[in-house]
Amino acid sequence: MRMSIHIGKTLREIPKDVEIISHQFLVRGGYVHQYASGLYALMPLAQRIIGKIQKICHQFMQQRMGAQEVLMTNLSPEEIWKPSGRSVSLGSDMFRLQDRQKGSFVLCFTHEEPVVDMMKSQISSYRQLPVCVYQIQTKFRDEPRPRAGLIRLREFLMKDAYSFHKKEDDFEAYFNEMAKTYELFFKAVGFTNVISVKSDNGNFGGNFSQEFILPTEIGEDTILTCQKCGMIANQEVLETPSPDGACPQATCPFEKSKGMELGHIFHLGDRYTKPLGCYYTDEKGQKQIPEMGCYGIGITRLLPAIMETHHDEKGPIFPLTVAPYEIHMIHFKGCFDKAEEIYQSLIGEQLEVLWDDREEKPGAAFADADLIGIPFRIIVTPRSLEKNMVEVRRRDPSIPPTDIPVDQIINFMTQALDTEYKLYLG
RNA sequence: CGGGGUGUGGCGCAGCCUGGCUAGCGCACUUGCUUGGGGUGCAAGAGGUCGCAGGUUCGAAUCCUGUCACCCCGACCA
Repeated sequence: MRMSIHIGKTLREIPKDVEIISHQFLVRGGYVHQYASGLYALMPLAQRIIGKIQKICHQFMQQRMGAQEVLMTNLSPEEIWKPSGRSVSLGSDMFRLQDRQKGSFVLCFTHEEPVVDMMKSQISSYRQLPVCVYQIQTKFRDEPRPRAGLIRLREFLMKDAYSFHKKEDDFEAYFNEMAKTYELFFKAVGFTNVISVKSDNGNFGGNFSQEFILPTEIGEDTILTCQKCGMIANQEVLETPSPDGACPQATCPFEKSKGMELGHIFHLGDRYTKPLGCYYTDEKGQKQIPEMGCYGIGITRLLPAIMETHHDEKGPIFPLTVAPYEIHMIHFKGCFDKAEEIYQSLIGEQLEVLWDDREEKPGAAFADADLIGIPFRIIVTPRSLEKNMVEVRRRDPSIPPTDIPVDQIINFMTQALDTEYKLYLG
């Protein structure tokens, strides 16, 4: 992509009303455009990052969990939300509207009811279980207070998976495998320190759940770490009496820290399958209610979360797996033609390159590159071209630059990228 | 929903208290020159119903009333 036609103007100044660092970078780097509180357009850079995250997510869900991708609608008849009681219990947290016939609809807050409504027409025999379907789909939530850029939104993308199991199956084994998959996924998108904690079940009413939390000061959750027994819990759990949440010793000294919820997986039991009438026939010809689990990841939220954990004072430093492009190329005055040549050869090899082909001063070009956070940088200058070299730098200032002969740049980049990808994807 | 704050070109701000010519400044934008390894300098130019509505007044960005939006704290919340 040529920067001259790229949509996403960078700003030198920090817009008013923008406090946390990821939000500042999102606005200053031209990643997002706000329409209203909790409603943001993802502009090209953000959309590319989210696209990379989704791609990785699909791989893990399909290859590791054998989940089948579906796409459920967001517009949903209120009717299917009644048997579970959530049409009432979700109250005004769920957006509601009417069609022209005055029929009542909701914009899906989550998709347990829609998925059960769909799956109950599909599941009839124990032979079909277990089965897991998932989607990456928009969620609508009429949050009382959206905040912090992309962190708490009223419309956002979520990966939500739903598994269905025979009663006598070992649900917990699948659940634990999903937890393991989550850990690998979070590592793949660049997090090194996501912790998993027992958590409150909230509105989902299942038997147990596990939350994946990124420790960060700007998080909305308070994590309690027990100094004695080492148990980790979300404060919500301890404040609402919960059978398995609380630390056994009431006298345990807890250390408080802040965290952001990135994912949450639940055992739902028959919380939804039963009221919505989802059944299968077992080996003995008996009608049974499947056990269910659901597994969410806040896809949109991962972008600000990555920025919060991967940045310096100048901008984000993206892990390669989620970077909007692999290479950011800058050329100096007098090197346009050579840069064009190098750009064409790089994209000819399917490498993802953002080329700053504008007539900007080096300072401005570097400042914008820092704000865009692409991990690899190629700099084409008269000085290095004299020696038939280009400079390869990293966004991470702690990694020293190297000069590479122009005719070896493809090989070098291909190998460097390959090595870098392996750090995340194994 | 409670508390606090802010609305003036795309972005950041001044002006408001003490009402008065064509509403200023910086960034970004356009044109020309200049500069060229970390946001160069100069010149010219374009761009605004001062959130919206009503009121007071000869006259309102400025005063009054109402209203809407956005941000922060809290409540709430996969």
